[in-house]
Amino acid sequence: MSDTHHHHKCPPRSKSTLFDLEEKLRMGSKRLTGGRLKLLRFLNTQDHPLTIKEIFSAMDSGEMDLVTVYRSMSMLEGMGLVKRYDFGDAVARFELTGEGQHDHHHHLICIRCDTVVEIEECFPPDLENAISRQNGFTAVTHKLEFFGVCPKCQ
Amino acid sequence: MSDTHHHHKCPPRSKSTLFDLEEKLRMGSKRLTGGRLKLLRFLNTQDHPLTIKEIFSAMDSGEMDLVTVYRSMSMLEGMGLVKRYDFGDAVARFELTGEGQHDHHHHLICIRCDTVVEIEECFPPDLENAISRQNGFTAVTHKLEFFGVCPKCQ
DNA sequence: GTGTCTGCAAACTTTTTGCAGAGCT
DNA sequence: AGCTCTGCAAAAAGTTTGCAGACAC
Repeated sequence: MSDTHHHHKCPPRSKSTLFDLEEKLRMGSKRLTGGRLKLLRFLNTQDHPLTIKEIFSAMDSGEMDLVTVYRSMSMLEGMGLVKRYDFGDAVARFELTGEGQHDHHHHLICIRCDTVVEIEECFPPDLENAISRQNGFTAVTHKLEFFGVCPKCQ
Repeated sequence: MSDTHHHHKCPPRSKSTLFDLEEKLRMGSKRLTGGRLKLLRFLNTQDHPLTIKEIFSAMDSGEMDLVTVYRSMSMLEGMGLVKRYDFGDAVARFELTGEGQHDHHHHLICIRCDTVVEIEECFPPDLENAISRQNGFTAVTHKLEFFGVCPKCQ
């Protein structure tokens, strides 16, 4: 390891169990339909944010309507069960939210082949604090994604 | 100033002169049409990224076609004269590129009223270097935007 | 004059909405 | 039963493309 500097790094996130997810759904007084269950099961196996179409395609042979995927993802996002990401190509991507407060992470995306690497590092929080304070903003968050050329595409 | 930590801060960027822009256009063997000139003049007066529609509206009474604005912005982006930003709402925003290498900056956006503040601070470059090295990626860049609630909206 | 640019129309993509029937609890 | 969810159709919003005429050089 040639890294002498250690950046702010969250502990590895753990996926929610499907049970947790179902529990949360019920708590939100949402119904646990067959489609949503299948959707959650699938998302639970994925490591990277997926587009609506990718999720739709994974629901074998169009068993679920595209519109339903859109609606489901919006609902899950509203409940905080999934997080929406923008990779700059005007297509929304969704990823199951990890457990607890340790879900915050970013991505490194290859601009040639779209390979995605999950990045745990982030900049130290005092940068955000300073920006918040200096501008009088509250509840400041950030979106941060990295882009580059992966080893295979170089 | 209660800020004891000083973050990586680029010198204030300076706008290109219109002359420079026209020069670059010519260098790219692009034609300097009336529409493009008006577009560049307008962008040169703006401080924040604007959507295509906002730019279109600013071209008095639809003198320029919406499609032409799209095409012009793509062309200017390709030439590096404007930069495209995503504020997470699936609408592209464009801003005239500043001079030299000091154009890199980010934004702080109010999630209530969409007010935009230009942010010069950024995290220290060693974070990006580490991420690049650890994953074998080259030419790594990043997109970073901050979101919060502005003083007026609190 | 020649090659590029522009406007108009149309297509395309992503996402949202309305409504009646089906499904969950 | 009661309320939610789903599929289908349609619409909305953002963006891209094709082509003939207009314009810059």
